[in-house]
Amino acid sequence: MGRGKIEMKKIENISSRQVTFSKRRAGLFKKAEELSVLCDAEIGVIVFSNTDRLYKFASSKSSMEKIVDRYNNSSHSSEHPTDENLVEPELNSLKAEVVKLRKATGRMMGKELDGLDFKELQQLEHQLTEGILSVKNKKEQVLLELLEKSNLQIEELGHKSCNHYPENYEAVRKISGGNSTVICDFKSVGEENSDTSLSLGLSVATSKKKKNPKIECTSNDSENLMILD
Amino acid sequence: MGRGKIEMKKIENISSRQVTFSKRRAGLFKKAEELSVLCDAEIGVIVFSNTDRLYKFASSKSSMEKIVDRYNNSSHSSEHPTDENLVEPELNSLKAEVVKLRKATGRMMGKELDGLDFKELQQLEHQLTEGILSVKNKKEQVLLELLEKSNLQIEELGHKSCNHYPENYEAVRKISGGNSTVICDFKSVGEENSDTSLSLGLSVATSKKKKNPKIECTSNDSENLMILD
DNA sequence: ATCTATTGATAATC
DNA sequence: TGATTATCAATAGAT
Repeated sequence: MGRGKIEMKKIENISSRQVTFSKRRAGLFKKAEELSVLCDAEIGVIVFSNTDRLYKFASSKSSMEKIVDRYNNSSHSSEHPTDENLVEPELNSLKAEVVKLRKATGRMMGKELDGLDFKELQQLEHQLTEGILSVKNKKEQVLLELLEKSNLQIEELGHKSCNHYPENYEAVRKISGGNSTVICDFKSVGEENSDTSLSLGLSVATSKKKKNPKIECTSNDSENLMILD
Repeated sequence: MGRGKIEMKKIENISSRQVTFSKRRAGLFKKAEELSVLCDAEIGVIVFSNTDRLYKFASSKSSMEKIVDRYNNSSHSSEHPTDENLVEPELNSLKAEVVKLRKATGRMMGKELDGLDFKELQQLEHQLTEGILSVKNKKEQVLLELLEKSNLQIEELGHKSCNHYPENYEAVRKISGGNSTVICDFKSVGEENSDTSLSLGLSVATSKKKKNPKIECTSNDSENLMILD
């Protein structure tokens, strides 16, 4: 397309190669954007010019980081067969750790359970249960803090207008207190029967399956706390 | 281009969205290939469909792994001051991944939850719930297989001695069958009453959705072309 | 999948 | 670079 066809091989004239690179790169990114919009796809494009410059495109609402993460999580199950040659010890141990961690996260997400015996499965389940407990506690803490904030706001507004407190105001003050590290027992809120999203009517996580849940973590000693073979 | 213009917004008709996705994805990859050849560029394209399938393109002579490594090393070199300046290209990205994975496992174990907002916590909890479900299913499968084995043993012994079958023998045969991939439902075994309610609160369909995203890959380098399940 | 009428991308040129 | 435009390529809709 253009005033004439061109051969599909490297353009030798440097300046016209540069021009073509700019134009076609723009075209490629535009196509990627269109595809992502039309078909609701998450797209990342990485381009290194022959001069080693990096150009990247990530579909809106996403970032290249997220996309690369998602890519790493999707494809590699047993990738990187640890090239045996000319690798430094540090590299090897890092690769080993990555493999271990991937396996561990995979198992915690319920994948790659095949090698485990009953006892190990039991341990894994216990670990997950504890994880859920912590998450639920944290969720409550977050919610209570939000509630507290809202009620303070309401209180202020109330003072300005007509001193009208919300019905649950006193109760809430009692529950949340001023404490920043609230440990609560589920029954006091009554949400423990099923996934909270269902109880609270918040369809956040359940319905958003396609989006990669953003889970980033920090931990230095994962080793002793994970089930590995 | 086509019989008429189309609006640049998500195509709502599912089948025509699928068709467009296929056509335009092919077009995008072709454009990427052309750009890489004409301008001697190294190009990687990652596409996640709205059904979570991965499609990738890597320019010839390259692989997505290499490109992603190169990307990690070039773009983040300033953000991630992993002080090892002159190490292997792979080292930095491996370190980054280790950090990320440690964070992930830590959070799944309920640690380091502080930076997360409610929605993220909800997603995390959902993921853990799915993990538990899978683990429980696996546990049952393991138990049933063990039981089956035991009963076969008993059967043999019974034939030799007095043809005495265990009481639950017939029932168990029915549940486990001769099938090696037993899918069972909790009620049929009634093995525990602990937090089964939590697991059962979620329909199986809900938790099964994001099993194993399929991966397709296009690249003229045959080595890059793989389909995983 | 295959087939075209159209639109869209872009090579050449300024 | 940026704009113009004659061509060719991609593709929307139909089959």
